[in-house]
Amino acid sequence: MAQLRADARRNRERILAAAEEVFAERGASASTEEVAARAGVAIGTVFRHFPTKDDLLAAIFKALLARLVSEAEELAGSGDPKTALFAFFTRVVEAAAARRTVAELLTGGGAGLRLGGALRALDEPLGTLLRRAQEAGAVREDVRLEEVTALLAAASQAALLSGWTPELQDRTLEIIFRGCRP
Amino acid sequence: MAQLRADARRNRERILAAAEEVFAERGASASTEEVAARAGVAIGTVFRHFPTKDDLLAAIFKALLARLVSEAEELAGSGDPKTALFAFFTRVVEAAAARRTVAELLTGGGAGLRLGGALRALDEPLGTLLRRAQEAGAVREDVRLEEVTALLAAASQAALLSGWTPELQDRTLEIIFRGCRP
DNA sequence: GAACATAATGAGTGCCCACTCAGGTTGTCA
DNA sequence: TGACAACCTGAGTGGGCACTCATTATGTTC
Repeated sequence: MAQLRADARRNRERILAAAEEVFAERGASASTEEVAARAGVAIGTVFRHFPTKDDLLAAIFKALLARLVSEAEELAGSGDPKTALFAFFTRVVEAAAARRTVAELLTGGGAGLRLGGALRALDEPLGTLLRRAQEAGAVREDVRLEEVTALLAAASQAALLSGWTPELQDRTLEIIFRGCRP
Repeated sequence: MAQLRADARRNRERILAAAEEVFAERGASASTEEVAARAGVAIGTVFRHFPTKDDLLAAIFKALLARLVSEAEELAGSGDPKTALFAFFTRVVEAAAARRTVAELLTGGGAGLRLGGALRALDEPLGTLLRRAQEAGAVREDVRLEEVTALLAAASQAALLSGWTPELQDRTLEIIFRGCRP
């Protein structure tokens, strides 16, 4: 699979972009046909590039996860330790409000578990964020990574609720953050 | 629909019991066939009693909601105002860990919205629980019902996570409760 | 216990959706 | 530009599932 033909490469990109949108809007249960339609491509083409719907989903989830991980790493490196963890938390929930895929990723791939522990990639940078916050005295010592990830997944799901607004988000996250502080 | 025949009444009960179990285990997306099989009844019988799968789901959700409402009312009447809200919260999350239907109910009926605002039935007793807790000084004045329901739905979803244990539940809920206290 | 309404049965229908493949199209390379 | 592999197309296949209905069975009533 060295060099793709030009049209093949172009179609592959279109399919990924379309899948990104469709799954963000409708969730992982959206049909492959809808992805093909939005990409302006026949179904067979989608399956040529991604033999299985799960392969396509995995590609989307993997890219999404990579984005979250790099955002966390960035904040862990350059952000204020006192606020970086909460800033990351807020960003993730905001992303979840915009795309169903975020919550589905964080809760283990929606229906089936198509990502074998890949989620653990978040543990390292998130752990760093947590440790720095604790060292800076911004978070209680007895808060563990496990609780943070659970709350992150929970809040991301909540962001999909029908009455969710930026204001409600602020108020809800503030409760969670307050509970984490010493 | 005055008087059902004896066998019809019996089957109806069996179907409801089976549906309760099946949807609790597999979620609302479980098939009607599985419900029929577990009830020891033919599919046609299920559809005779509940013309639509949504009708069956609605019956299950309605019963579940009624249970939650009455539990909330009970605690609002007899419980210690300082702890009743958190006790109810804990019970709901525990129930959610045992049955997928709880989280699906709280997040608006899983996929489709088969319950038209019926969820609001929880608002009144939950609001009472909240007000009493605030009057007793156990919860900050600026916490609103909206945030409580959002957190309740969120925590119930989290209870479905793969790594969820009673211990993690305690620690996670404690963070939320701490964030609610003055 | 005969007669009838009510109920149960389960093979069948139609729809959606993931996935296939024979045949047509297009990029690429000499 | 010709020739071929790589690629695209979209009707078709199969499986799952909600829902139907003609037939058979059973509770009820007199």
